[in-house]
Amino acid sequence: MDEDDDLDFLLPPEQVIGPGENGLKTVIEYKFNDEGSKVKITTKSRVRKLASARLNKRAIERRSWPKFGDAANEDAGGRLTMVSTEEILMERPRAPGTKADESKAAGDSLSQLSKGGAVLMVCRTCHKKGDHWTSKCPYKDLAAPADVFTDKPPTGETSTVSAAPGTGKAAYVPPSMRAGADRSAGGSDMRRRNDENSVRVTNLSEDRREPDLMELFHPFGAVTRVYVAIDQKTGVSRGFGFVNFVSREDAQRAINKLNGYGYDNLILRVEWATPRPT
DNA sequence: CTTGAGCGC
Repeated sequence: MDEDDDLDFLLPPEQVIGPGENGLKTVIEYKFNDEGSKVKITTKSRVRKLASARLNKRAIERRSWPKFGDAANEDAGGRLTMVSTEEILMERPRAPGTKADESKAAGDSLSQLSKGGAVLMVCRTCHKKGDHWTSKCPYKDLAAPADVFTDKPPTGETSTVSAAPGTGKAAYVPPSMRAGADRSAGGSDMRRRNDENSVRVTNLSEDRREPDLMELFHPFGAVTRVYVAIDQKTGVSRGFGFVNFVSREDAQRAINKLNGYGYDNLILRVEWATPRPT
């Protein structure tokens, strides 16, 4: 390579015109000749038929349009795209310590995540994938899903004394009596504490709290508890937590799907938790 | 960097 190359930045940018409908492409470039003076080199060429044949008629037609907008004031090869040195501060999904709208903000960022191609939005009511969460299901009021019992029973029917006669209609049905409840655990034997189905979640963003974990894990099955470890002094999350499932199978599916999942630009670790020593 | 809080009569 010549040492003259150093000065090439002084030259006007290369211009490419066409190819238009006729298939002609014109390239105008500038170089320094041996005497060091600037020369203009125009190269005309015919674009291969094959390449233009792939474009539809409208696209080819657009090529003959005159430049408009900002491009009209620029050279054909001019830079309409530029690198900005401006400092852009990344906005957190939610500022730490913000209490209002926690679950709403979590839901928004979740739906954004799933729009980005994640496959984990599986509605428990209608089993549609990638469309909505269970809480947003359009069918959620039409028919109650048989295989889910909510960890927060509907208010009014929750209290043990609420079975007052005369209130009529729907009597409270305990989870164990609901249709489809707890089939996997077997009838009598496995009545031990569900604490065994405990999943440890690490590498959480410090902005994430229990409601976020609930929304993230609930699609996999009934969740009995979510917990996020909080530093008692500062009040900020320590970046890990636990999610307990009724069914071990659901927990395993959550682990399979969510371990390594990108969440708040961190890679989640989701594994079986070792039982806490009491 | 990363495995949880409280317990009183």
